[in-house]
Amino acid sequence: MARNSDLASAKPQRATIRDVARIAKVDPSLVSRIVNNDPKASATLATRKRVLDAVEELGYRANSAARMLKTARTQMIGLLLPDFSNPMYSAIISGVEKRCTEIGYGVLLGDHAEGHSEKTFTDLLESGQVDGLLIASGTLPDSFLKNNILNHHASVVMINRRVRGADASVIVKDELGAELAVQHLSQYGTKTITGIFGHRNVDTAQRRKKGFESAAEKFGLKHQSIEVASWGMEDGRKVGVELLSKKVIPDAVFASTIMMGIGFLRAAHEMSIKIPEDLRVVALHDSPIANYLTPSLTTINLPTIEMGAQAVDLLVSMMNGGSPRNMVVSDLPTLTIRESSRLDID
Amino acid sequence: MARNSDLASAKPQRATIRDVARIAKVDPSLVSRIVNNDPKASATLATRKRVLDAVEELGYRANSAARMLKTARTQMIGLLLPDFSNPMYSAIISGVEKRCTEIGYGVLLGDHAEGHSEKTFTDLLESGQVDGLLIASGTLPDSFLKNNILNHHASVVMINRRVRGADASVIVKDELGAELAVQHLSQYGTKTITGIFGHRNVDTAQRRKKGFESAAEKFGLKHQSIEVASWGMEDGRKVGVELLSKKVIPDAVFASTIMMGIGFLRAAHEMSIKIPEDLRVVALHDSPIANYLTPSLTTINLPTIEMGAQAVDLLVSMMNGGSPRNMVVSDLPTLTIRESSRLDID
DNA sequence: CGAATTTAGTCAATCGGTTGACTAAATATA
DNA sequence: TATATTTAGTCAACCGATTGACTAAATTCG
Repeated sequence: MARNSDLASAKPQRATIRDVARIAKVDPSLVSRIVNNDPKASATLATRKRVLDAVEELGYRANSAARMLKTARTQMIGLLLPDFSNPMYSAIISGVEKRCTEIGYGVLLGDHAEGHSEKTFTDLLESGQVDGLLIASGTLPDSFLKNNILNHHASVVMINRRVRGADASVIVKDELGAELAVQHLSQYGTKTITGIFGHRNVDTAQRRKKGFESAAEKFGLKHQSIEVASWGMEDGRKVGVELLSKKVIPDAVFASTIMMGIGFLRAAHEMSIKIPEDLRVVALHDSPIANYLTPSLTTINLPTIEMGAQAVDLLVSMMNGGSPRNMVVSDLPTLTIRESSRLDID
Repeated sequence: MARNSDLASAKPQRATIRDVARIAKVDPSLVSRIVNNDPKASATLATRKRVLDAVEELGYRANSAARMLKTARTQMIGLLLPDFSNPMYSAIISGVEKRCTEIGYGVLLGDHAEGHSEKTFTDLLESGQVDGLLIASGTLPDSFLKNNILNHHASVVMINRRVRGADASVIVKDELGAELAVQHLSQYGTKTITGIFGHRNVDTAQRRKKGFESAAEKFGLKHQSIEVASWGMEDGRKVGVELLSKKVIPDAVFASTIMMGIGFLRAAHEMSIKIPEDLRVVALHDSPIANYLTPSLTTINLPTIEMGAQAVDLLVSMMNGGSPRNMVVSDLPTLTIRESSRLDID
């Protein structure tokens, strides 16, 4: 018996709660209560079974638009990223998506490349497509974020970034990560060290720089910090070429992102500087690719996935009336030593 | 004048179409028609202005749940990926997201790592959260996809994969890409060539293999094809180590994914094989990182972003009643020559 | 000038669940 | 046994926007 129209183009024609109610011979409201495990639902076992059987038979799934409309919650959160082609955000996406799936939320993707930024920012929230917003951006200026976040008093959490004026964020122990790197690099008689950092008006870069500098002092290293406009591979390469053209080069380099680290390794190769023999390198952020570079790259592993997950938790708690917080993921950075920093002095 | 309740926890309390109608002194239906540019809307310029002014004043944005419910379309599509941490999918996400933004669709993310696969597959569509689904998977077996796609007669498009039984897909000219690679590698007196491919029951791998083999024949190269279970960096490295331990090694290697190419370069380094002097390498798929490897990696650039965009177009056309098609992105693969394949014979 | 048509806008049903208030029957309590 | 309480389930009013059908006024046409 053809349940759907024979027309190929016919809509699937989903079963509604009323269909279920009719089959089970109960009121739609009872169906609603039963499928949602509403404690107010009082039904005999027999009735409950009739309802659940009908649900099964018709393959009933609650229409989410109707539910959203009535409950005024979408069970979705928006995730805004500057650039999907940057693998650094993959771990964040991963952590966010995983946790959302666990707690029954959907993830709506948005990018905020230049241009349609403002529209994207406001649209998702204002049209009620999402209950809250996660923003991960290493590039947007504080002022822009501040205006766009504070404008609407909605639930917004920043990831890996802390902006004065915005009061919900999740970051990791960047400073400690940088210190760990310097501590490791201080071995083997290292005397001078150079750190490469992202733009000074992004707080994440600042924290890394601070950790780098204080650790360098602590270990008695002569240090130098270089700031670049962005934090990509080409930045790392350019800085590297420049640095390595000088008469004297440092004993060690700390790259504050793995992308810059990769670029720096390339620069070293171009300038015929041997790593780790002539100079040792550690980068912040781990990634599988670090194992496959030549030389393989020592990294500091930050709890990025966990950061994504905790951002979701914070956002959800805020959507339920919890107050915003500026959080730091408690997991500690760890060091994975690879060829770029290991001198095997046999 | 406080527009919202003073309670900090109060909901933003969005303006509804009725609020706008009241302010503009018209019927809500007219507001709807005007904001949606309904051709049926007949209104004097003055009325229209009153309405638009009211919209502006109240910051009115149509509630998307209500619209979805009434129109039975969500203006969202689901994008299912196996693994966000794999940078190879970034370009697809990017292309999909960009096109969706252009045409006013949202992108809902789903992953289908093992475990909750089935749930994810069906849930998005069945609960009416999305109007259609894009699936990019280089790993799920045909049978699984077939069952889950064909089960519901909904709009589903496969990306970079063609599955017998499923009739909507977008792929690129993989075969031609492989041929291009072989053609390039056939220079410099190359006599023997080895290709490394993903699992045989994924059609994408098969097409690449076919292109590789036919081109190798065409250029009179002695060739060998190796198949691995997956297509990641470690696969490339393992195959590389094994291959390069042999007494005789090929003059050239074609890696059918850039990840395998990166892994292979690493293997060559570990085995002290000089690239490009001893052996030349080309990988399929371009990525910025290819420039920064040591040696930099020659790649075939496939129109991945365009593939994502065209998948969206196909899906949308299907949702509007168009028929499913198996498409091939017409853009041709291009070759970017880098150090791994260039012998400068000065 | 009167009839026909167009213009400007309104009415009301509807999409599919949810939820507070309510009723009737069954059970417990005094 | 009469009353209070619990159990089982129903009723109906929403949530906010869309859209076909309709009306009244204004304009065009013969």
